[in-house]
Amino acid sequence: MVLKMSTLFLRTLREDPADAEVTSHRLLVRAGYVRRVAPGIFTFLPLGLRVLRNVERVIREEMDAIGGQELTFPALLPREPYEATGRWTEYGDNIFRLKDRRQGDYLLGPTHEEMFTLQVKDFYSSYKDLPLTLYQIQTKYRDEARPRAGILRGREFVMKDSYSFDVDDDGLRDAYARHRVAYKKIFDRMGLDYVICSAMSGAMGGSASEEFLATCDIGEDTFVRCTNGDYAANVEAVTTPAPAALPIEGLPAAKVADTPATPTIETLVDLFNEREDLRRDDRPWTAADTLKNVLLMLTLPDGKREPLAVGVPGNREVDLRRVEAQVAPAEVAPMSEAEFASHPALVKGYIGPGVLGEKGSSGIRYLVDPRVVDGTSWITGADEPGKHVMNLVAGRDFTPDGTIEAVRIEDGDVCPVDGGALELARGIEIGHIFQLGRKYAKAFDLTVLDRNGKSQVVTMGSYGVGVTRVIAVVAEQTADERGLCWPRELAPADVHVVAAGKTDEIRDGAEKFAAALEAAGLTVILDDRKEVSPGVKFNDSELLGVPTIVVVGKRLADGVVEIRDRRSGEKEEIALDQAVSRVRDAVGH
RNA sequence: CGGGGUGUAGCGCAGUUUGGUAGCGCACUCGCUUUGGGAGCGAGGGGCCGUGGGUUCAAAUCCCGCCACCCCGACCA
Repeated sequence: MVLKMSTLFLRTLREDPADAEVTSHRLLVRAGYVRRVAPGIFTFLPLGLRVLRNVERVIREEMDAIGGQELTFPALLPREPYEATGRWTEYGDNIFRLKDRRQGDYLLGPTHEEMFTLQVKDFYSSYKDLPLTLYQIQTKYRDEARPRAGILRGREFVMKDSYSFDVDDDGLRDAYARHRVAYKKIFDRMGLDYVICSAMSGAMGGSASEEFLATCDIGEDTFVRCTNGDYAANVEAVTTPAPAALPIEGLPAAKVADTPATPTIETLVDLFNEREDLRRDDRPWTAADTLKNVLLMLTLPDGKREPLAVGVPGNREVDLRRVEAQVAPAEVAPMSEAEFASHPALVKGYIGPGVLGEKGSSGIRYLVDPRVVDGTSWITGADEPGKHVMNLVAGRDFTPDGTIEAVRIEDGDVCPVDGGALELARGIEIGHIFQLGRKYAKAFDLTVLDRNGKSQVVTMGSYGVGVTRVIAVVAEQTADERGLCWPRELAPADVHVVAAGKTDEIRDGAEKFAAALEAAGLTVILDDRKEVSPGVKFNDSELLGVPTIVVVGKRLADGVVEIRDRRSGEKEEIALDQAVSRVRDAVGH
């Protein structure tokens, strides 16, 4: 196939569009791959569509390779299935809802667990039918509060979603493992730089869950990785290794001290270091020696509210999103003034473990950071105005109701796998694999008879790849100052032939050469524009980002063309009669 | 939802302070010249100045309201 630039529906922009901030968005618009229609809604122009089809092709090949069967559900869906799982309301404003002429409720599908589950239920009722993996590559709709960065986060976007169906947990684990391998192949073929992160399954109610995060500074997700190992995890999912418990015998007794005018941890620590009766001989007190107790309010799905106290070392912040991930599906907010006032045992600024815990006078559930093990001593509130207590020992003077991962993760935190240092990094979620379990199967009563004739609820996995998002991420990771720079698997063409010069000889030569490449099975963009100077064509070829560029120009008279590698910029002059096979080698076909 | 910003030709922008016939660059059309890194000259076409109201002899410009969009944050199975 030869795409002639003289007639191709394309217009490149010399200047950056004003509304595009990030590289991929800027370049995809400038190079004429996409155009914005409404916030988070984009048109894919001919070149953009070719890239989109290539992404889909790679995904299809790898999904088919693990036995996935493709189908397509409508995007326009009735309300009822989503009512059955509670997501009609749960999704809130993020769902596009509409009414038909008879006032019936419909929605534009944000995801399709319900539909897949119902379809399988329609056909299958025996264990002999399983395992099964179905997938679709389809347009999804989510009314995001804030679409961002062009096609990176749209309200209409293309997603590959697949679902596995098994009778038992072993089957699910197997389907999950096969998807994991397929996803690695998909992203490797696209040349993406990514990490696989442990993730929280959260409100979805499943068990194992991993995210494929493309590493990228403009990423919206924060994750941690170990500086000397393979460990990577979403911040919500990081686990803190608990130190071993310390012996309690011989530790000094708890002692209450007057600590006026200590509104912050810092002033408290300073006071303890200044006062002779509180000072520690071997080394000064630090914020890490204090135990900060933060009061939160949980809202359960049924609307009930429940207080929760979280104890963390005073040098650490509480990360509400991490807390929320662990108390899911409850929602978390700081305790309000009014709620505070309704618990007389709580003395603001001086809350200590003394009143906390289900057996404490407040009755509030008390969970502590894993670092607060038995035998550790703390400076903390004495539950009286103006007083703190020191040498308060966990396991002797107080016993929390359990532990919770609540602190904000920081650079240098300890890796739970090999004890190395963790570092924070930014990423973009391009894939997610997830052992869903039986939530949806239960909601729709999707059961099969096992070999004993007994009814079993099917267990499911759910696996997604953000197809249009991947395009943005690849563009982002591969672009340079001159423009886009596609990997071969995704490029809109195999070769970009530039006719550099307007003589008939050069244009005819370029056209013949393009035809020869086409005959060799390659897709060619041919810049045959007449009134356009060579400089413009060179710049456009670099902006469009096809990996191999061939210049047919003034050296054609000597039977020579120039082959350029878009990424490295290397140029090579080569005899015309060898050029086709040389290009085929470069392209790898 | 909170904070900041912007709406003027297909794109990028000036003009708004101080009201007086709507401009520049790119792109587009025609002609001549030019042709290996975003060519030159000449002649053209294209605008409800986001929108509604107000002030005024006169509004892109001043006043009041609304809308849209962009960026940051909150949110994001």
